[in-house]
Amino acid sequence: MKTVAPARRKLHHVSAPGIVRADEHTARLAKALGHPARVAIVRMLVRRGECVCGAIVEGLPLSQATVSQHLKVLKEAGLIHGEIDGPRVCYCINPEAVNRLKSLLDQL
Amino acid sequence: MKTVAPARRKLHHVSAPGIVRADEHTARLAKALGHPARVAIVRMLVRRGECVCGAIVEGLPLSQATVSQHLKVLKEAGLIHGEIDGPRVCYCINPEAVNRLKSLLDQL
DNA sequence: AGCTTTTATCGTATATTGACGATTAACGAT
DNA sequence: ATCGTTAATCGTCAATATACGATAAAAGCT
Repeated sequence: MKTVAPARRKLHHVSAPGIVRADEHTARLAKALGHPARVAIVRMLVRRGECVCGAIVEGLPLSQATVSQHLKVLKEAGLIHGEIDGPRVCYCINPEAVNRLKSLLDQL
Repeated sequence: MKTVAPARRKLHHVSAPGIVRADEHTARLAKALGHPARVAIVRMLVRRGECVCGAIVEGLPLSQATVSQHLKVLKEAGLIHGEIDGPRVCYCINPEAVNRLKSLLDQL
């Protein structure tokens, strides 16, 4: 007669957490900041509070298309968000995401 | 008679700092953490203080070659360093680099 | 010297990123 | 309705990143 296997629980003992959810989260945010242009954009938004896309393009030695791509990356990572304002788009920081990254790094 | 042009100084007025050195530094560190496996490695090293390469490989669902590459990336970014210990290599965190990233993010 | 263990590197294949010009889409103004 | 402005997207190219098996390199052991 086989012993009844206990319901599978959390396996606390198997030591190897390997790559956990938080790691992926941290990596996603870090990766978004993994390009100088994107760091510069974030810095600009922190300094000026908010910023129209065109102003960001002017501040960088990159084409409008390239800057737009970088903005998309930052937006998809949740680090910034932009809202349409007439014919232009106004971007600003998402402070929660920035703080989340900071606290993830603190726990590390 | 032409006026003598003043020696070219720092051009403080041209507003556009664009991408500065610190941005590149921040990006380099952030990029190194821009992969879940590398975050997991860093976390492991922080928790256990130091770690032989083989133990890191065991803890991750990746081949030895791949892990070795990730270690190289972290090493080149200065986030970790490894010293040879007999036939194996012992890795540990470089706390200065981690703190540098944290403070760069704080200034942002 | 030969063998084992451990880690780095090579070679390679695929995927993603970064950059740009050109085009499209959205909106205000004329 | 057309025009000009602003920003996103498309298409494309070169470069980098990711992953792996295979091989090399280094060190200890017999």
